[in-house]
Amino acid sequence: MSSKNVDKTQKSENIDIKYIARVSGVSSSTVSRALRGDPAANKKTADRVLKIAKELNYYPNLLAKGLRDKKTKTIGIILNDLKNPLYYETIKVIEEILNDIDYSMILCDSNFDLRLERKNIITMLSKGVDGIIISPVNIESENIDLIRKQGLNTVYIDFAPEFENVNYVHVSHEHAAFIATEYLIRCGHKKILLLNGPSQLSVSEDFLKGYLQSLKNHKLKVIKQHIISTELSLESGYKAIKKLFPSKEPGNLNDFTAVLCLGDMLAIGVYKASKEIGFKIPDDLSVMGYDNIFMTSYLSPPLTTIHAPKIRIGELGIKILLDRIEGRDKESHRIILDVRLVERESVKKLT
Amino acid sequence: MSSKNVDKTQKSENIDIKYIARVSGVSSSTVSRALRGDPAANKKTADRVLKIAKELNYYPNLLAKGLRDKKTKTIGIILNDLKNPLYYETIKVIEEILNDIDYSMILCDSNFDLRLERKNIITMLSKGVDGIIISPVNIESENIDLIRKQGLNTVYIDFAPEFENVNYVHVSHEHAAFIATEYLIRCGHKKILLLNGPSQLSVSEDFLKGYLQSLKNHKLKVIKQHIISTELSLESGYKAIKKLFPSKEPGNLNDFTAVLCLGDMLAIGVYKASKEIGFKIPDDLSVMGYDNIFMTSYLSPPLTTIHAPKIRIGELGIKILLDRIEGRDKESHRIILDVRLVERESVKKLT
DNA sequence: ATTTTTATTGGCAACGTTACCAATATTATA
DNA sequence: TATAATATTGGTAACGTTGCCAATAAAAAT
Repeated sequence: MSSKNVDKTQKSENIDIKYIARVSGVSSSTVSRALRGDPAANKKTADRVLKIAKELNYYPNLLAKGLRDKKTKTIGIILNDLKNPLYYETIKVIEEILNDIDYSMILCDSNFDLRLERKNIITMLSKGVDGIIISPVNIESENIDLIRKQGLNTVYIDFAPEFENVNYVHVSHEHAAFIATEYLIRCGHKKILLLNGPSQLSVSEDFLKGYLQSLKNHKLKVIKQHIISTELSLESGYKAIKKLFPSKEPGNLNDFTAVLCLGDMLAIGVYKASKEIGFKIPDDLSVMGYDNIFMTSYLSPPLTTIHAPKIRIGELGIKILLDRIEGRDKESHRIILDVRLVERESVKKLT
Repeated sequence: MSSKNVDKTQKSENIDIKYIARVSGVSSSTVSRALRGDPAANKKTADRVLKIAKELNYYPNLLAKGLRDKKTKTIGIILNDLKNPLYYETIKVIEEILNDIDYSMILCDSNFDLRLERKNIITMLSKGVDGIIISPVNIESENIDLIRKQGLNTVYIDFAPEFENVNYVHVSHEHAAFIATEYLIRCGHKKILLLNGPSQLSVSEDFLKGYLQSLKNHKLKVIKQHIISTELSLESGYKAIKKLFPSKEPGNLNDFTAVLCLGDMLAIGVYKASKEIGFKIPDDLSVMGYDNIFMTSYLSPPLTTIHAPKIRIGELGIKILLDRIEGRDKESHRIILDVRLVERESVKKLT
């Protein structure tokens, strides 16, 4: 059978190595070698096989290969809230790096829900990913035990548990809250509302610590009513402020002069509520965000926030993961990146 | 061997059906039946097996299952620019719907690049996804031929080719540009700069058509210099405007009074440039966006734009795809959703 | 008690790939 | 020319799963 007029009429026969072997009159082994560029293959034969493979539009079955090699060139990414723009810069670099080296990524969202997170981890395990990057719901959950027990290559981002041989790349939320609060106090704010995340989230605990630390630093009293736990979304930030000020009249603002938000999305919610209520930012209310998602500089007024190096987190995280997967590095990496204040126009200087 | 003290000390033996079979003293077939809840299995045996499986933290190998069934419960998503917030909402709903029914998604970015897109399609094929949702780089590329030839279940979003049995869900970019331009003209603008995408992109062609149609409608002259092709990013929008007005002095604005952007990201770039140059929006320059990404309402001034139903696109797209994958529906679906003007404050009424 | 029916089980093959080994073909050496 | 060395090839098994069929066990009918 010539390689020219290949018989494609046979119905529902997959174009696989065996098929190519039959067409080119060699064995599957030879085809496999040709396809993989194995030097043990005869150059002339290999070229002929390759040509036929191309004519037939052959593409490998990576399920079969994965099953055999226990390696899928697939990475799992498990995040807490896909809707948050915070993650997209990270996802984008990761995707770029992976695409370059012919890996792909399975992306999923655990929505701050331990049950969902567990399900996602098991899916990753079942689909045989070579490793995962995860922003965990909580750093003490049994989901993390599961990951460890199964020996799944993992890099934690956002926040991370501590044990022998962990890998993580994140920033210190405590420090972020601390420098944010310090800045607010330095600007003369003494009564600062903390819009924090749900209390069962590790990130909320850390953030609260930094806030309290700073207050303590300046011997400011902690006011319980000034610490609010809420979901980490724009809507929640909006609702929290609307709830505090149901009336459209300004005036009862004297209770606090600034809001520190765990995440820029909350801050944007505060902007939205303020606009509706009629508060001018920063004159009536100062707002401090966290993350520095790209759009915050285009808000009006531009949001003062704490910058988190999202791209760097993605780059480092995936590098560490790949080094481990490909056996280049077995060391544990614990990386805590710096955070920095981005001073814009949403905080009023009272002094 | 009792099911209680199971021997886990054997090194590097995978916990698979065969292993469970050995531990529970039955055959692989029986274990497989128990696991799948096959009624042909004896209830008592099945329960015992299930218990053992749980104790052993068994999880299925979906590569093996996929190889056998030619079904992976995995969907591919191929987008043109992961960094564009335009896609976030779509990705989020798709993820939610998939997660609910134990599917997962492989996400990748083709960056408006046909070569990358092709690579991504082949990866999807190789990894055995059950179908893809794709925002194609171009609607006449051979990549689309590839998809068709391979019989890959596909739903096109953003824009789509036309052939027998296609599935797509998108909006009419032509119509969007048309109503945007109509609005600008109605507001008294006669010289409108079009910040369009790269000319080889289908979306740019369509958008341009709508713009031209509207000008023609009002017998306005088409000015070549007023049609600019650029990348669809914030940076590009910024650069385009900066290039037009290299000096920081206002004054040579009389050339046009409004900018229509293919995408809100471009519009934000225009905002940025305007701010630097010293143009007041909308007094010195009116800006019209397209997409209505969530942040545009928080810009200053809030951006007047054309709303595209991103969530609906995701919902419908994935529904159509799943119906097709699971054999519930073999019909072709061609859905063009409505677009609507969102009037905010970035366009000045000249009349 | 024997036969027939039904319930439950185990064995086998296949999905597509490749590592390993043995078999053969080719080339180099004596 | 015969032999050794090397290059190239083909066959087989395995990765983990499940559908199919045959084999066995249990239950029902005679």
